[in-house]
Amino acid sequence: MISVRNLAVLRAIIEDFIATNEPVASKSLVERHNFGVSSATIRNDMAALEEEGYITAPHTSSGRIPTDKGYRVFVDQLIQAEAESVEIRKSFSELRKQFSKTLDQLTDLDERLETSAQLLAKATGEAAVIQYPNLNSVLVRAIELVKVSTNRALVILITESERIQQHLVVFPVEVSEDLLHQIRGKVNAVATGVLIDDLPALLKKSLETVASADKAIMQKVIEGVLVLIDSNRQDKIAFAGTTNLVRNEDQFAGGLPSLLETLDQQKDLFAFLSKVESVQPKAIIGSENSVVELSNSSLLLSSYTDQGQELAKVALVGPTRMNYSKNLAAVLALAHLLSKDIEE
Amino acid sequence: MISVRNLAVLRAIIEDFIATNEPVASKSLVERHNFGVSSATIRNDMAALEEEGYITAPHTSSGRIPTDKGYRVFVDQLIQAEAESVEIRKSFSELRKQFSKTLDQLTDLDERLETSAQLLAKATGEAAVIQYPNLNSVLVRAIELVKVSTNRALVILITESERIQQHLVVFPVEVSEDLLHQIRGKVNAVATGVLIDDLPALLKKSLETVASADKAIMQKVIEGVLVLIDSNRQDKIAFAGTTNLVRNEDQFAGGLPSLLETLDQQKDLFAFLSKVESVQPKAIIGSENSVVELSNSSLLLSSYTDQGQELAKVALVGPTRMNYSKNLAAVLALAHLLSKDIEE
DNA sequence: ATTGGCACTCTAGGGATAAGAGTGCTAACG
DNA sequence: CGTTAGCACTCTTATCCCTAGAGTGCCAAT
Repeated sequence: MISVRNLAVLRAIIEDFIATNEPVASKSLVERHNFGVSSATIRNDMAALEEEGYITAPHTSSGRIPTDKGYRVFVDQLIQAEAESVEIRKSFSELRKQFSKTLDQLTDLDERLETSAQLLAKATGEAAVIQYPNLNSVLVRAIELVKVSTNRALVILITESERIQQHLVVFPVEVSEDLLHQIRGKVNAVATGVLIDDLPALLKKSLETVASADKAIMQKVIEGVLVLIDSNRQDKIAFAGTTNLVRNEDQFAGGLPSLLETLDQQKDLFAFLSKVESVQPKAIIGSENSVVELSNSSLLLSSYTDQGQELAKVALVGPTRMNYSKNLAAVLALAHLLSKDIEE
Repeated sequence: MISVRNLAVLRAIIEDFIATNEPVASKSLVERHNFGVSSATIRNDMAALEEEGYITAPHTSSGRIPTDKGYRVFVDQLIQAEAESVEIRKSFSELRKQFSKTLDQLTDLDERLETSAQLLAKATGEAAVIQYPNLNSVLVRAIELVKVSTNRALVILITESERIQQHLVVFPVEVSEDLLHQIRGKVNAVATGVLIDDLPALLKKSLETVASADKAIMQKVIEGVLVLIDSNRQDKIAFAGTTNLVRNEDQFAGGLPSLLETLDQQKDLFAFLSKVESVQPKAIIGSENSVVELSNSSLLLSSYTDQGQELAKVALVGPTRMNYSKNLAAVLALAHLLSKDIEE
């Protein structure tokens, strides 16, 4: 049976442990918090909490530290209370300041996400991960071709969400401005207003309408577009703050190298994030994590949206013993700001 | 007085120390190498080497470890012998394989450099840094404008070295295709064939030739170009392999966090690399380094070129106790391949 | 110049011990 | 029944001491 005070004690233990990184003793608890009871009573509570698996003692005669399960109920409370939190408002206004200062001058999506990740990493002191937005079911606005040299051109894909991407293609022969212009027309006739998912098939079909002499050129252009589309599906993420993890290395029980390596495998990480169902926000604590390398760390997840539709995830990676309250607030604030920013 | 065998002993000590990470004893030296003398003789040599400051003993009764000065003469020999080295040839052909496999399909400079850094980091097990090439005294081939929406356009700067960069500009009012085309003509009339360094001044002057109604638009376009030029001077580097440093953390005497932070300060790092005079290749070993944070690590430097002209530096960062022979070979090989690649 | 021999030094590791922190339990209390 | 004081008990951590072993430096001999 877990009483109200039991939970208060759990909360206090977690807070103290996060603050001091030392097992928390019954005596220090009554000193730091006003429970109005003696340390012996607290000891009884602690025994109950240990019984239920919320805390554990590193050895017989030491204070207690939270288990992953203990963090879990703590974080659940946090997420519940998230809306009223003053912390989130503070974090929000703080990040907003930074945000408008640095992001306003950037027009490039890459830079915006990269900078956002850096801001989040700096604000929390943990490592930040931001997925690139997903371009499924977005409409194509135009495809542009810009000649760069006699046999090279830049293929530019512009979507209705104003995402712009380019790729350089090399032609087997020299290509005139005229021909390029012609092909640009053909491609746009097919592509404009079309769902990006449908584009590959449509382009392939349009290839047949081209005079056979120019087919090779058209082919290259189409390949270029396909690369662009593919690089959207491709698992790109913005990443910042590894340094922070190294600074808190002892928190990872020696698993830091493999953790960093896992984070380096951008593709896997992206896939992992994508798989997480989108109950927002969400925390994954230590051993709850199915990926072994992450089992000594916690993830805080949220997502950013465009018109309420989820674009991609924002994640924070840190030791299980992290400041959930502050960090959750920061993640939520950043996700919110990013959503607003993208809607421009 | 340092004899020939003295140097051979120094070399052997360094090799063994790099291999084992343990202070090297006189006895183990005669076992592992064929000096044809007894350990007592080696001890005399070691005393001489210590006298000259090439090696040192962590404590009275332990083997010796190389000092920075010791590494220095060792590395100098390496650099001397660089040309005939079989190691470099091996490293070269190995990297080349990887190189052609991964780089051939990439057309983007960012991706090429990023991938090159990753290859180098992987081949050496250290951290790799590659400066972006410097665009001073390159000629402008063209400036393109691509309309993206009613009031946005992409400004694309193409140089004779086929470097392509783009920046999105936002106009205060709607702009017609026609007007954009007109401005494109004006800008190119000024810019084509011009030295990139001279471009800012020329563009500013050309602003006066524009009808006052369109001045605001022209102004925005010029600003866009200036951003592009500026982002060249801006200190960009490709970076890979931090994970490797963490894995060898003990080698950095606790200075790893501050080292990583220094590496994170891309601007400073870039400036530092630029300052290094271009005797190629070059090694900077431990305390030789003027930057305190790097004083527990060594840098290996080379540069990549276009038509023999230095474009930028390639650097490898690792612990003072690194495999100089293997790593130097890899750095040289990569610099060479990168040069060839850029000349296309 | 090289070498065998030996004394000397210093480290690393293994008990042993003592101090201290913290708990669990019991018996008493309102 | 929840709370509490008190106390015995446990486990960690630090310190000291000791020993074994590694490695050197030096000397006298070749």
